[in-house]
Amino acid sequence: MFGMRTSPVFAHLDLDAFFVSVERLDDPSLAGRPVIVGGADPRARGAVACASYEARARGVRSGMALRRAFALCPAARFLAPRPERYLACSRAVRELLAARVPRLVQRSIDEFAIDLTGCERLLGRPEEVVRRLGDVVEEHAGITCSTGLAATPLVAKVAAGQGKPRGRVVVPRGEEADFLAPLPLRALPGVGPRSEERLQELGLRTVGDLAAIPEEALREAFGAHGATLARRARGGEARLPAPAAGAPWEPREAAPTDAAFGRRFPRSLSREHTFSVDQDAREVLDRALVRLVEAAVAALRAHGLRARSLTVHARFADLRVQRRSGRLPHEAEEREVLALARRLLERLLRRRLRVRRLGVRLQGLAPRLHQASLFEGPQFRSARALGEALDRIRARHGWAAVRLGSGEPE
DNA sequence: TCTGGGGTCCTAGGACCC
DNA sequence: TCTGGGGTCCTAGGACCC
Repeated sequence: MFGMRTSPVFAHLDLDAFFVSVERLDDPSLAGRPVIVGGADPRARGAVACASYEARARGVRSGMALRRAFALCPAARFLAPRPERYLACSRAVRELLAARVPRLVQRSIDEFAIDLTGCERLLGRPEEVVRRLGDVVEEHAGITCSTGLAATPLVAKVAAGQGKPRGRVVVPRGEEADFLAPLPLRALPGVGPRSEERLQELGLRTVGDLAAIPEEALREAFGAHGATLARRARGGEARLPAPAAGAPWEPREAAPTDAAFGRRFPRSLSREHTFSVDQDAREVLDRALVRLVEAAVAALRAHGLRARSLTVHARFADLRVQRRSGRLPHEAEEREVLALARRLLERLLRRRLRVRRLGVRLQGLAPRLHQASLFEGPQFRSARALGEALDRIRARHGWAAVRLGSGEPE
């Protein structure tokens, strides 16, 4: 089926209910019962990050409010997410795979795309290679996974998704369109709730319906995104997507091999907080803002980056989101970031509504130029030294140990 | 039961420059 | 002196992904 050595062949490997699987690895008593990762208290504000298949059988889905999940599945164990632990497991799986295939791109914390084109002589038949990879992950990492195999990465990904959990789906060459056609629009990556609604208004129901529309027509109606969807509905391109530069699952030390792959830092860094009760008290909002700025600047420093601009965003009690942004001075330190953040928050609060969620985002990121310190006055150097010292103390003693400005913990 | 937290990318309008 | 067009940057908003 994939006999031609030069025909493109791609595999996709997707870890099943990943966060729940890791929790079960660490606590076997969670096996076989409904588990929901998102928050330890199902009555608090929060969302489902991952639900076990037992919970999904009750209608629980990712992104759903914890309270709703609790109403649907009160017997579930609710757990707070442990991102560092998941990241460590994700890296372990990556290493298992990277040791066995030459071209691997990690797409997210729990997804891997693999180019098997021309590997038959070296590795064996693609169907067997992908089955072996799935077995290796299950055996050595202890996490079940679903795999897809097809002529393009996109079809392989959709195939893996269709087989979940523990599926092994192969789409024979030439049958890509037939495979995609009957699937609902939402099965296509890039179709979210909004696009689905707009496409349905045009009378479209399936990926096949979408594939029947000329690309130019979709570009006119939906812009660049429409053109992308048109190409995906036809199976997408036969090459691996670029890795997500700076993503937490990407190894930091990876050497750039290509100009397009050379950026090793993220485009933006953000921190946000949802209040357990909507807030309008200035002191509470300011205290949260200070904390968010501290965390975002610490992440910036940890990456060795500087930021050109800052955005403060608020989700108000009416669920609308508004943002205000401004430019940061060159090589801004925490104090200057906070000063700008406070001005932007003041502008947002003219809405006079209670705030449900508050966030800050640093963008326009670039590597920090240490040579610049040659031209800095002593006060700038000491500000940086202070920031770095704070990071060290926090790393040792936790966030509560040091706090800029006044304010006791909430 | 009203949607968390961390990201990416696109678009539209205005300012500014040539 | 007036007008137009193109490029680029900035800001705000929105969609989508895991």
